[in-house]
Amino acid sequence: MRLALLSLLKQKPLETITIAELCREATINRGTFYLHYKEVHEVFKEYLEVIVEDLKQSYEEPYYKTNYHIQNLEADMIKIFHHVKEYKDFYQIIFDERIPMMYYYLLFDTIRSFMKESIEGHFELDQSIQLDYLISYQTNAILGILIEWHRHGYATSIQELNQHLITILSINSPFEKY
Amino acid sequence: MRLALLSLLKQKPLETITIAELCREATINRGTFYLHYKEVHEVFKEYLEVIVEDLKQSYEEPYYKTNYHIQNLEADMIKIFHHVKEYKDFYQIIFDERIPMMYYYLLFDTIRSFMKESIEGHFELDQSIQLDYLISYQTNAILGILIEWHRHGYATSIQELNQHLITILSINSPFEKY
DNA sequence: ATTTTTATTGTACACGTGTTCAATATATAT
DNA sequence: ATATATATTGAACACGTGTACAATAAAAAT
Repeated sequence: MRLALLSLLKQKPLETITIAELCREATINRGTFYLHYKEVHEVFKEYLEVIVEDLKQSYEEPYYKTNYHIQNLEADMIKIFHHVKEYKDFYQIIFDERIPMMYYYLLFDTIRSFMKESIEGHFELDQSIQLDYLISYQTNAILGILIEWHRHGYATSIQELNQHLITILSINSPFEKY
Repeated sequence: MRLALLSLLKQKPLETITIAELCREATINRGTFYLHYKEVHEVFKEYLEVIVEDLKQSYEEPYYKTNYHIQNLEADMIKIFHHVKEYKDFYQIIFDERIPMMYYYLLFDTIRSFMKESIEGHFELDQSIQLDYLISYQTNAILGILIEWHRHGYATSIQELNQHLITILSINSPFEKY
């Protein structure tokens, strides 16, 4: 099933792949599909789990390397842009205009939970609601860079992006305060 | 047409409204629909233009009030959260998991163009590509607050949100540098 | 008023959707 | 090996999609 989807994704965008088509490709009965999934997106979501797993590792790497002192971040510690470039084909799908928000939220929640851990574990929290907003602010800001990268057709080099992120974070760090 | 859509939106979510249904509601032929639109989203998008227009005014208000010196921002100058709450029903649709990214990007681009104007017009730019990333970072950060608000069911008060935004921006201002 | 242009309608078609149900196949247990 | 449970299949159904085309209606031009 997942193999059939990958095969079709090489030919046409996700949003144009129908359930009937997918079943023909996988030579299974359409009724059988409905016993396992409700829509094509659920198959894609399964595949995405692998990628999100890799994202987690890429994202937390600088936290390990700086021992959760993100102020000491160096450009070559950032691995998240490597990760996105490696799975570029998938991020192109996720950031596509026609694709439902669910995938974006999947990314958001993944990065957000890291952000939360790294802040809550190493800084004392004053008001937790306020923190929720701060974390979402910071999380989505990072995703803003990915959106911009996407719009530049992933042409900007990873080194440059790392440098931008460092610059932005240094101008603009909520961590100093805590 | 737009009226028919609004009427149906009171009964069921946007993603479940079919073209056939919309045409029945508006008592026009389905073929006629295809002469003007390609999908239900295009009708909704038309309606959104009104809201985006209001968003623009809400967003730029603090810039006028502080005469583009955003450092002097005061809580009661922020009107964007008033705006979102006023059109809460629509933002609930836009931030829905099943809805395509296109609406999110519409918001993103609207806010982004303001961010760009306000920065480019009042600060000297060094590298324009770097600036692109900074602007998208900042823009999406704001949208991160709206996502968080959405997830709290728009329960957080506007006053509190204004205060959060000020706090975040004061910790975290890219404008000081310029 | 009558022609010309443009918009809308009804009908049809091949395909997809989501569901149901009996029939068949496959796996698991005894 | 045989019975029992579980999975898959094929066929059918009412509905939606996108497209095509001739027929009719409405608007604009002469």
